[in-house]
Amino acid sequence: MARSIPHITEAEFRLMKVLWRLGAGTVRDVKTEIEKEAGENPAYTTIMTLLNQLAEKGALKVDRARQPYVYRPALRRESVLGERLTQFLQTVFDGQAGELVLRLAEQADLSSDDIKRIEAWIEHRERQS
Amino acid sequence: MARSIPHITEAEFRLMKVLWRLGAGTVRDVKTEIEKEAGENPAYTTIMTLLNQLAEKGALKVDRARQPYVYRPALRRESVLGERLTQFLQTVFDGQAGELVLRLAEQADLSSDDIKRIEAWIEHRERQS
DNA sequence: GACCGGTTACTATGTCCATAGTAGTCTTCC
DNA sequence: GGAAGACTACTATGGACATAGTAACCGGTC
Repeated sequence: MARSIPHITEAEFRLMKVLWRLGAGTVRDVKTEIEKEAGENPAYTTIMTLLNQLAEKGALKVDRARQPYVYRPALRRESVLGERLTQFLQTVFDGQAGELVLRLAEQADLSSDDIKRIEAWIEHRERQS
Repeated sequence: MARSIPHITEAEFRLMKVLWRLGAGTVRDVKTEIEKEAGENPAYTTIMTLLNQLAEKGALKVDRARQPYVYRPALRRESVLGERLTQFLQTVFDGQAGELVLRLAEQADLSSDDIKRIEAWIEHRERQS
């Protein structure tokens, strides 16, 4: 049974991304990381509040055996990204995935490398069917 | 000079989509349309508030010569969708368009028809370079 | 020319969210 | 074992957003 994915806000999502990258971390670890990558300087308690909210929703697990607590993702990155993508596709492109991809293409957000990978995938897919 | 695109909220965006479809419409037109497609029943004044907010931001033009006022998009659909896509790509996929597409593919959100179109686009592109 | 239905302008409300402060607790070091 | 510093729990605040209410206005109809 695919557990339904809780709603994760923008600020929370940024912390999830950090933890997916780190694997696990304390409040301070996450804070340091956010400062490094975004140049922002959120309060320690802000990070804590967000992490605890995520834990309550079941998006993180907290190891309270260790002091300071260690936070660890409880949801797979792919699941959450997939969920968000589906959501976005639906609301913005009315579910028309093709339109989305072609627009990406036009906007030149796709590198040659990306295109090669997509080609490979298409070939692979055709060979299977 | 590409005018920068104002921030459009979720509820506002839904109305923009209706007006792109209709071309133009009154508050009542939009309300009727929303009811039809979403099964919701927002208050007349809610729609009006949102449309006026959009007009203030420059996302809609209002024809006040006619009573009731007629609202019309002042931003191209492609521009707004593109903007949102760029935003999404950045925040969720860290700008990795390839990853986004492959995930779409895996989620089977791409139909065979979509894939054919993408193939065609790739070929076209390669021939050009 | 007064009324009625629809329309508009202005304002209000509740919720969610991002941010963070305060105070209390735990650890560790001397 | 007491003090200092780090950490956590609880609570607060301000802003944005979605929704909608109220009252004023306007144009047509009897």
